[in-house]
Amino acid sequence: MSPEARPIADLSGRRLGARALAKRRRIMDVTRSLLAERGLRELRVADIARSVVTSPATFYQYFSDVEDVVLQLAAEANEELPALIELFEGDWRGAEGHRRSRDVAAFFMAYWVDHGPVLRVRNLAADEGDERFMALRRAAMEPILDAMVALMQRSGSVGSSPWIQPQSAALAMSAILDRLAAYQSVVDYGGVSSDDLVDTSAQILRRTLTGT
Amino acid sequence: MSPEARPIADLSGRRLGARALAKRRRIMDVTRSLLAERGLRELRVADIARSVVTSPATFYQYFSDVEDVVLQLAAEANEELPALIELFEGDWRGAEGHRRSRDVAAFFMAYWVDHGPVLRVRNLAADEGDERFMALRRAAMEPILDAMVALMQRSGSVGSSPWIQPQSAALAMSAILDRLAAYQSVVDYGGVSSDDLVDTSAQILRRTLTGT
DNA sequence: TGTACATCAGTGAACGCGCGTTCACTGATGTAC
DNA sequence: TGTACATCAGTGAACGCGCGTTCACTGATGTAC
Repeated sequence: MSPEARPIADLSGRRLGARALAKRRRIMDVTRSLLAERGLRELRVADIARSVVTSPATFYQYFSDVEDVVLQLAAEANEELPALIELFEGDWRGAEGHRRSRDVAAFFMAYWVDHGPVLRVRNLAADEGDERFMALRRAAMEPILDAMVALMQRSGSVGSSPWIQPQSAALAMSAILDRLAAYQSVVDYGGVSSDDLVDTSAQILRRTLTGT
Repeated sequence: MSPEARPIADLSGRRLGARALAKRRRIMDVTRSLLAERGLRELRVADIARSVVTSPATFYQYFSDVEDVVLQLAAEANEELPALIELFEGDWRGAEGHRRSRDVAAFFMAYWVDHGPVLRVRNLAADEGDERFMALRRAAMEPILDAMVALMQRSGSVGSSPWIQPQSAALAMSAILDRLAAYQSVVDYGGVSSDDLVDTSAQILRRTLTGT
């Protein structure tokens, strides 16, 4: 959704002009980069205000606390996901299937390299039971899981083993894809390269979803 | 390692008597449960001291900060892992293989239910680049990854596909197992039960490691 | 085009609180003889 | 068994700092006529 379609408001509900929108944007960008360089634990409203070179009072005009900013950043990250869904549609047989599975894995790798700091906080908060972050993660995951399940059904892989249950398999595949970027840095392990990781994950994904 | 083998000392290096050991233990236990009920972000030295009903000064006798306690807790969690390694050894063909893969998945589910709050913090900190937590995670993962790779080699699954590289496949399997408990609560998704999740993950694990 | 007014946007400065941290001390336990 | 001394363990109280948060205000921008 673009700002035109759903006008962004400040915390008192007032619609924002161009100047305010830019300030809000800047606060979000700065939060993102501070989150990347220090951890969540070291991130305070005062730090953000200092980095933006503004007063803390300005921060509170747009966000209620640090988590609120991260929440908005996570919502933005969600907006990139529709492009991914298309990859699951269409033919996954043969060379086409290899290509698509590879694209999916590569997408996730890039997505996490880009949004890792924000997604990590989202996942931690969701795992700890924060409802707002759980909703956001659910919104991100459900279409992907659905697309995977649909593919399994289409390709007849469902029922190929009595123990494989499509929704669970989709969750398992999500797990692999979500950790792809993280394990890139566990690297040195046996000399795995980022490409190996992507190729192998793609292969496991393709096999699991198409049953071949 | 037992306390006898490697006597635990306070921060000034003094060996601890029974009374001190008990206090230290209590601080760790309280930290663990506070971590489970609130998040890491809401966890302060003052909170811990209050819960233990002691002075903050006592806390500092044993730990340098909150993260230090979590680090010790994560180290303890590592001590439970050798039991897991055995499951990878031996025969993974036929019914035996089904049983072993199921046991591995069930082990991880239980392990994360037990140590989830600590392991989540460990992973976040490691992902954010904290070296101490990275070392701890590596120590936990390496034996498991090695056992998986050995199994793949033994069972001849290596080379079954030119795209599957054993170290990468082992990392992918770790990802599934590490997220098992987390996705239990994404549940409601298509009515997946905890058992489905374990069974399906076990199946994917077995197939990937044995190539059947 | 100019002027007056309304609303938007930003902030300086202040407040109080609670946290992290330490010091100097007391009380508990162990050990030597 | 008793006494003296050494070490271990625990803590009350205090300090200062920096954070979160808000208020009352100023300046910037938009709009009507």
